[in-house]
Amino acid sequence: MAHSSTIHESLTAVFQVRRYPRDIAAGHAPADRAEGMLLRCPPDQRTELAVLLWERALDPQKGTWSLPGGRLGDDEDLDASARRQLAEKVDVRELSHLEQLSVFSAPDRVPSPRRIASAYLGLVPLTADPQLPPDTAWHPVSALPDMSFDHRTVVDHARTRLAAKLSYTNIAFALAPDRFTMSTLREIYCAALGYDVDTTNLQRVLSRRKVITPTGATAAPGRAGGRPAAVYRFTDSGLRVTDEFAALRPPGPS
Amino acid sequence: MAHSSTIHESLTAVFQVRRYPRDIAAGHAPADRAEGMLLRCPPDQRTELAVLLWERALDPQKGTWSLPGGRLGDDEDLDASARRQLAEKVDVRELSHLEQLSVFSAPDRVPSPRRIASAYLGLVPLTADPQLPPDTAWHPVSALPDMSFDHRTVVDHARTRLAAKLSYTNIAFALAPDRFTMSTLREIYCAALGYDVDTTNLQRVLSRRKVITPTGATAAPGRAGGRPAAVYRFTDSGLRVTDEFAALRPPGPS
DNA sequence: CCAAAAGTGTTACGATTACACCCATGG
DNA sequence: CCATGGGTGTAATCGTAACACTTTTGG
Repeated sequence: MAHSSTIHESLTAVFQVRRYPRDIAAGHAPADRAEGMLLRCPPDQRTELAVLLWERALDPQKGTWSLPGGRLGDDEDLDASARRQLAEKVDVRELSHLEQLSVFSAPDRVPSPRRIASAYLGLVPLTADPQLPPDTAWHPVSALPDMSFDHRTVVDHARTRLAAKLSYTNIAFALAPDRFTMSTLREIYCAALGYDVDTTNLQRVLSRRKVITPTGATAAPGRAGGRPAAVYRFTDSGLRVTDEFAALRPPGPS
Repeated sequence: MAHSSTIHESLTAVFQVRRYPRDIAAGHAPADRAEGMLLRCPPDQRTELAVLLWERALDPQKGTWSLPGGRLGDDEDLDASARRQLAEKVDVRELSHLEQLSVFSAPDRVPSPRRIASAYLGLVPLTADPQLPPDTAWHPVSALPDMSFDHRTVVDHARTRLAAKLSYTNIAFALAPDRFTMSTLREIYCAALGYDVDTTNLQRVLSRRKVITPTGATAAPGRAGGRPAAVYRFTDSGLRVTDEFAALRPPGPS
């Protein structure tokens, strides 16, 4: 079998939870339904999950939006390559999590020469506000632009993976600031999951699993008043599985 | 940056649950502890998860055992390639499930030229008994031989993934025969998970989730007597997620 | 003193485990 | 008629969702 030259590239869906001003006086009505799901967070802003994209200035597919990524170098592995490519778009220090998703290898996924893409999920904390190159921007996942090649599929995979891991790991540490109140954490979960979660129960679940730890400090209330909120932090700074078994647990210590 | 030639290969850990005769009269005592976990299935055989390996006849690493796999062709994607490579070892029709795990891309994972490996998990049902080439054999995961390069890591990943998916998907369909009794299914789960599961509860969990369906038929009891067992089948023949959320479920229909 | 935000307590429910008990068959 | 495997019933447990209620603050 003949083998022509093949390029290997990384392709990363970088997510951040971002607060957008609610466009009250905009042209369209306050139609904020977006699939009937609305987050009742602060009244004048909505919090949404966003992806980092750059716009192609040249053909092929000029004008469509692409995920950051690029060609694998000779003396790096894919993780390092993804980090290196990302450094051109966001400060690498801001990247709090990076994990492999899957490989896209259809021979005709892009015009030749053939490119095999390893897809990644990357996360950036709420508080980070990296400088972006002029061709690059955050796009809310609820309103994605025309995307290049199979990049839309990568984003969908990444969202699914993130939502799943929010449920059984401490992965939210990579989306949250160092210190936070439960309301902030709730906003993050709502945005990343795409549905409402109850603050009370969130606190209880994460506390019992020792995913979060109270710092003892409290945050001053906003100008509307209200009781000061307790400040928490994530117990671990690395990914940890917290609820391994959905069912069929190993037998107890009988 | 210069780019020298890089090969892309697939690498598949194919698992099958297999029954081994219990070596009573063997040289060593009936020491069947294997980490304290023993399956109390049929008294004269033990049921174990096994991987398909072939022995390298040439250097590098002559004599070590490798996972089946090989170089990606120009006009196939990785899934097709893995299937094609496997056809040399087992009949492809026997392969009931194939899924991507992750990519191994360390520049020095094998001697040059560089090879990037996409790891796969493959499954073969209990009943299949494929003809194997002379250099190829099933190895119980509890007693793996010296393995080539990073192939041991692939096997470990694959086992972990399999165990996790047994808990929240219907993936056992790929390990079980078309029709089976609950005892057989229990054997399969025990072997694949590495710990005991209760037949009663297994039946209930899988029934409520509609993973298995009773066929109405019953199986004749063995020579020791006993009540005839009901025969079941898997409801779906493709992979299906049956218990998506470990916690943080979406709000109910309130 | 009232509204707003945060935290606590309580109940209900669903899923799962563990285990005792009843059924059918071969010797 | 009894040992052996198979199936059913049930109580105890655990984790979570839902929601009402109390606490603390600013205006």
